[in-house]
Amino acid sequence: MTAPPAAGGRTLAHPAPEDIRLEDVLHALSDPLRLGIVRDLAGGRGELACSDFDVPVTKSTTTHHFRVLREAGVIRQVYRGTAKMNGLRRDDLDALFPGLLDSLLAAAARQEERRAHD
Amino acid sequence: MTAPPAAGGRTLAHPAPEDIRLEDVLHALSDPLRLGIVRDLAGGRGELACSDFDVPVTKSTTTHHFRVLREAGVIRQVYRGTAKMNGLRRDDLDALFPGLLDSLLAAAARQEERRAHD
DNA sequence: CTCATTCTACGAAGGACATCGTAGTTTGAC
DNA sequence: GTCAAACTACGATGTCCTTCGTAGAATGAG
Repeated sequence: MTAPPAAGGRTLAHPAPEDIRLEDVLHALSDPLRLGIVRDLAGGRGELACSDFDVPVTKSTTTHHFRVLREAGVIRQVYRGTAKMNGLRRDDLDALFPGLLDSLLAAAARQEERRAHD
Repeated sequence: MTAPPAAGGRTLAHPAPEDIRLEDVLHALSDPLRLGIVRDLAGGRGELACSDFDVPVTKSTTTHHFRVLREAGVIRQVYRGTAKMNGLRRDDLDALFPGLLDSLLAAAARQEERRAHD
């Protein structure tokens, strides 16, 4: 993991790539709120703080969902001052399951489009 | 309840293609047992009866898992005598989410291979 | 009709999950 | 040091999920 000096040094436990299980990834993404978070992260804007997301739940619940995503190996979280930055583990996921993440994101986009056209 | 019109053929409720939701599909596949069932169905042998699967749970539980898969729109179930035949809804899923099913199956196969090489 | 096979329905128990409120920790700024 | 901002930990609650056992219905064969 070799995190950079990361001011202060609170570190968060992330699963190693070989410990990422497909079932956990699918379960993490089966929640609409978490799927939305992942879609936002894949939007190209790089890392985002937890507070940058506009979710309809309290902060406690938000924390919970981010932890589920992190423990499933879907996102990477790093402290940066008082904020916690979130990034997609696209490299690891693509290496483990080639094409899966893109298919999932495309499916989610397609479904949203279909719903809007209704 | 009132007498079901199931004379000469019990029919089972399946979601219409436009009612299949990605979250439900992912949730259905996030269970190792159900993922295994889907992998078997994708194995090319076409339709299989519920009793053709060798799962480590009782029949009650097996019925439950098949129902979850059917209600999520992943499989199609049809009565045939005393047996209930199960088939993957590959056509519908491919139309809704192109490439998703193949990516998922490939990911599952890859994970199993990696586990065997350990 | 009787019977075995196959699957279902119902109820129950145990655990997991999503949600919240409150209290607390860490960090950076004043 | 004091304070606000961001996030976490803990406990609680209600809901859903998985599992099972038992009893029962539909079908086809004898």
